[in-house]
Amino acid sequence: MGIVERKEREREEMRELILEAARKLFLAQGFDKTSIRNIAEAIEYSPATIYLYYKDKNELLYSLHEAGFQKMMKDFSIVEAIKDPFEKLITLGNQYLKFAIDNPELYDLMFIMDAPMETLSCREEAWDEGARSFEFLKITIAECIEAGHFKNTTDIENASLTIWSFMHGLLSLHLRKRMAFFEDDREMERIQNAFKLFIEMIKCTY
Amino acid sequence: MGIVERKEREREEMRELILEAARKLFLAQGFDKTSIRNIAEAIEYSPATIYLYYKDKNELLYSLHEAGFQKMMKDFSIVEAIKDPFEKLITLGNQYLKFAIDNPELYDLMFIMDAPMETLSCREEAWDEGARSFEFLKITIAECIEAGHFKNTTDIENASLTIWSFMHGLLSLHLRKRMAFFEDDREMERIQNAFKLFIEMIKCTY
DNA sequence: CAAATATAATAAACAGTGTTTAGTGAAAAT
DNA sequence: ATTTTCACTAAACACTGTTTATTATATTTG
Repeated sequence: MGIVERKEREREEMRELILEAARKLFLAQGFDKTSIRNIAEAIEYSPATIYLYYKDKNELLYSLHEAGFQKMMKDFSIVEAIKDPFEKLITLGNQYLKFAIDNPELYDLMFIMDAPMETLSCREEAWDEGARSFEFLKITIAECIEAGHFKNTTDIENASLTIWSFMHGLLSLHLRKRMAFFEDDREMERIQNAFKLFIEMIKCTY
Repeated sequence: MGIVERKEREREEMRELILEAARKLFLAQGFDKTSIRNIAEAIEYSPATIYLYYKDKNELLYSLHEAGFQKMMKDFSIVEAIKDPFEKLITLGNQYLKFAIDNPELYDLMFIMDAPMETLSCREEAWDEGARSFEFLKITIAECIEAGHFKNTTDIENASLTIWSFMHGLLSLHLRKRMAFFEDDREMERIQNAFKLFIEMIKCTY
């Protein structure tokens, strides 16, 4: 009898329905301003129903987390066509910048918000999507080292963390409005210039 | 008659009483977990009273903001005794790291949280405390350039933003638990190593 | 097929949140 | 002594995430 199969399928469809509604609302109006009741209303179910499919709001956030990493990895995949390792690294950086600026709410969720990281499942099974992205950076850097860059650096993980830190810092200062005191509206230009300078710094490193 | 003066003084004392209670609670249990009702209870007043002295919770957060910058600037002041500009910059970086790690809730409020930045007063009058800190970094970098570092860099503001971005990125990845997937407990060591590598990168930049 | 059971969905409640409003009692001014 | 001003608060408003007890329906069993 295929009843259990059908029920399982229906359950998965319901999970997807909730997640899709959540994503739309979250990306449209932000995470804080989206309530369980909003999501329930959007799918025309009672708020309590959502709790039959997701443990709590954090688990819902966390599911979007994974989708975000998948999207980012897809954006990254275009660099695989590039042969020159350093050119690859630069393009990877540009793709990271573009991803964050095009999907600010998603980037915020993945790298800035602290709510989803408090979920237990986080340290365990998942964020290996996050770890995989970091691995991608590590591989690219390893290729750069092999091609003669980062001459005095042997610790690939350290180099990766350093580069990630800079990129993330630049973006989160922007996303969390800490560059606002510059008062002009050349914020994008400033981001581009800082990125260029950092690239120069990497180039020079003997 | 000194009645208006006394009333003004009493008002200032009340503002201070509220702020002090808020700071204690915020730093002890975090910002999200501290409510207006908690603060009111601590000072033995009704929640509504707080609104007679502060427009809303954000204005309260924002007042702590300023105190945070003052504390940070005080921590920075020890570098003024250092003569060598580059040594000065390194120490400034170390002080910034130390401030963030010793005062995680304060750092979060000042540089990561988005709530206080939505306050109107923010873009205007204040965050000039923040701008002043950035100015301090700029001056230090200008001295480094004068002493022969950053040979190909003329844009001081860009160099400052680049350095700030790296420092902030490293710290916010740590504070927001995005380095947790490393799984070992050498997070502090990783932060130190990334900092050292970045210093090397600056040194090398022709 | 009818009775018993399992289950999906929900209304309502719980315990909290930031904030506003209407009203009270005491201090200050007339 | 009376009026006015003003600090203060109880209570309410409109929310929030989450849990519980209940109902209606679908499935299984006798």
